[in-house]
Amino acid sequence: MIFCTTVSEYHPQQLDTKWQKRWADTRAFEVTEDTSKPKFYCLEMFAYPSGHAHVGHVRNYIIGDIVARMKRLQGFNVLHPFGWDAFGLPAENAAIKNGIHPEVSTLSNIAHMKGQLQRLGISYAWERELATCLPDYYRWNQWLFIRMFENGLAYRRRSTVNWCPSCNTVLANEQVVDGGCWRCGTPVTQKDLEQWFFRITAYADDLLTAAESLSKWPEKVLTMQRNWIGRSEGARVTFGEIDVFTTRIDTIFGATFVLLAPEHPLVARYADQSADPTAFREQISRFRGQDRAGRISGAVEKEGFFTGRSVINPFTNAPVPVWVANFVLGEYGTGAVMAVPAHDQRDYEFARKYDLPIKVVVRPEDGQAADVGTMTEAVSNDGVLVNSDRWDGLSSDEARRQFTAIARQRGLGEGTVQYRLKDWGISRQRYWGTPIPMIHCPQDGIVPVPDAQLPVVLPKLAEFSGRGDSPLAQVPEFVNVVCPTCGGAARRETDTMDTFVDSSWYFYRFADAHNDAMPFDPAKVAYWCPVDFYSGGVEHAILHLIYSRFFARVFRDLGLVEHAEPFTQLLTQGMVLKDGNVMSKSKGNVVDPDTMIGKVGVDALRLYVMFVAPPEKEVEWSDSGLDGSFRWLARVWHIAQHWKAQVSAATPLDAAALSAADRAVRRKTHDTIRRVTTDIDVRKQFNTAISAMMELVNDLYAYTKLQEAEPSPQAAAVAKEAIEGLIVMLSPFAPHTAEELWEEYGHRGTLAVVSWPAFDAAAAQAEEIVMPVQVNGKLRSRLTVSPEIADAELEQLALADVAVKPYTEGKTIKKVVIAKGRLVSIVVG
RNA sequence: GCCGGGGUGGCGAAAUUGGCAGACGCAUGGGACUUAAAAUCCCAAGCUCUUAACGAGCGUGCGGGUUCGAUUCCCGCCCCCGGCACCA
Repeated sequence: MIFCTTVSEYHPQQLDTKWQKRWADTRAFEVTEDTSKPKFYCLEMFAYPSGHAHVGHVRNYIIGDIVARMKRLQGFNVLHPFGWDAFGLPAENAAIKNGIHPEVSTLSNIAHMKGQLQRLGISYAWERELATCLPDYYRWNQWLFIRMFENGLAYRRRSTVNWCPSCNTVLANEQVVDGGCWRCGTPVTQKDLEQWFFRITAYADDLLTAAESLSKWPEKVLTMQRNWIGRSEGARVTFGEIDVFTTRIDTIFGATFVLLAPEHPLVARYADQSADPTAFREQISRFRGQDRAGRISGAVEKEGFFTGRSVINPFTNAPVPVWVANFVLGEYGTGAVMAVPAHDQRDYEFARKYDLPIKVVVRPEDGQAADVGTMTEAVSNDGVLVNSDRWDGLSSDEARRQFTAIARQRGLGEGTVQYRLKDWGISRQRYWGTPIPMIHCPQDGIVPVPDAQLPVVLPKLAEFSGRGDSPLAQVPEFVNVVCPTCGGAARRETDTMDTFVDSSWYFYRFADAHNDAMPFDPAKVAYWCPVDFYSGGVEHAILHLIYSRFFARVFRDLGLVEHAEPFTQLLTQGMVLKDGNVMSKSKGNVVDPDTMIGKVGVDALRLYVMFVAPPEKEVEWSDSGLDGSFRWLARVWHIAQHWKAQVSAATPLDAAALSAADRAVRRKTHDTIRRVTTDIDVRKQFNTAISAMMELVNDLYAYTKLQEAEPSPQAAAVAKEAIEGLIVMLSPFAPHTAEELWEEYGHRGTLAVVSWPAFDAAAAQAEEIVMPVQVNGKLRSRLTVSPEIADAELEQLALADVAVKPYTEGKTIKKVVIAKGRLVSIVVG
């Protein structure tokens, strides 16, 4: 029995600490710009320091680490940094509850989680670590805010905003999910507030069209961004004093009334001028009181009232009544629509309810126009125009073109594009965030804090009550300032920035993390950026990833970066579930990485979460799967130990002296190199990379066994190539085990400095191949032949095969198809 | 409703260009080793029929099509997941 070693000899925990210390002592993963090497920027979405990372979080860091370690072995200068998205509500809410200052809890959480990541052996350049809650980071949020203000990209306006009554703060549109707060789920209410906005809509078109070029982003994410930006082409048309937006100008002859949103500015004027302003206003406020979620979802019944006004349809020149309707949205388009009840279902229902005129102006291409008396729903498909004056007979498509042109010629409107995307409201009435660097002066209005006075440091707050607006308003020495322009008494802005501002550019800061004169040196960013490989949760598909793309464009337009797209390749990793649920402290189903490391070592944990499924797939945690990964690492360990002495005495491989078994192992070795390389580097399918290595190990066991019976003089050289190649390929997944074996195999220094194994096509070349033979599409036999066999010879062999004959006897051979190197297909009749 | 992704053994999955479906692993069963167990090593295993071997049939959500050949391509459905949604 040759495999007398037992698992007890594989003690991963000792290796873990040994190599983690070695990497730290040698600064193995710290990098500087080096133009002699190709660069690779590998990044995982930085972490919110919640306190403890569970295996679900950790999976993402392992994904990034495999890519980073592999690219290093391929000779790239790899930047792989990490940091902390350290501002935000949970720390502040905890402070309200338990009185511990957010800064204290955040910094201690960071310390703990950093320890967790270090115990996982993730190859981070820790010298570039950053935390967004520190002034040396957030001062550049402030610096950038001022640049955006100067360029008209940051502006202040009073508007109706989403308000979370539980978090006591404003939410961006992107932070409202199904009518509730993205963080706590509390139904969102509306509030009128003076707010700071970033003009992301200026880039709506660019963000949408450039998305097409993101060929290494998942389709899912691009779709979500497209949906979110929501482009629709149409026309703006003047109905007298009311401008409407429509995508169906072809139906304008059927526009029999006009609908205004309750928020539309004209509505208030109409109320003032109406016969009964009080009743009018009551209606408006009732509509506006209907919660937005309900209004949007259609759960609230469509209703409206007549304003007493009429305007002129510019195409029919007929007067049409103006109504206010609760389902028309003030913030989309012009807040006014032309109603075409015959061809829009909402308008149809509204017209039936209030007995408004319906006029059919489009008929189906191959049918009759609907009859107003008998129709039961709107006909919303495109078709052919009727009742549309001299344009009858035009297709909807053609009519849209012509009517838009006519509107333009007559000064009645023009073709426009509407976006669903709205400007990003960034003011937050909370403490734990970046102070907005603005001053309100009674003389000079809104004045930015001069650059020289940055950062505006977040003052220490003694008490956290959670009541009232902006906590900073309660700190007089913060609020009361002199105006930088006139020197008079002024008031500092007391809102803080949305934490998504922090995360929209941190990846640039990593390129130059300690710069205290600029957010970053453009030359350093030009060297490292864009990020080549970015991974994180799909929950950031809209918020973080659209904001970051926006910021990249802002930096570009400021002349600080050269590219528009910050992330070349994106991988959205699947979550790790436990018992079918997302892991969470409250559900009590978290799997703690440190506990697992204690049982089987880091490498088995790393290997397991990568082997269980492709990285973007959601997976269910399995203890026995983890055990399986441990068993396999032990198997690798044993085979390596078994060959160690022989390999160290090996003579160089003599290709001419190899036995058939030797050649088979070499073939497997090089085939494995090919598969693992493309699986990691190109396909990002780490699970199949691991299976390929498992197959190699299985073959090595069989080969080792065979050596007992038929020893080969070349065995040590063959085993050396296979096992050393395996160690290097395994090292991104199981770096501690790999480093130890590498050292035991007599190598000095860490694996960080060796090269990825080279694929040798000649060695991988098959000597004979198995050709399946099908008769009428059914597998009947297999032939073992040389890959170079001539088609004619192969056909003869196939037809003469004993397993094939019974199916061809007495029948006519109609055809024999030979797929080179794949199979033989015989058709009989 | 619109857009995107998916549906393969008991389970996680694989099949890279239309070419042997189920690699690799988990769980399971059997064997070797052991006084015994664990561990380890080896073997088996899609389903059905057949005592079993040999073998035959069926099989990648469903129904059609193209093809010598379809998990893969086309048409029509069903179901699941995600996004958007009274957006004019």
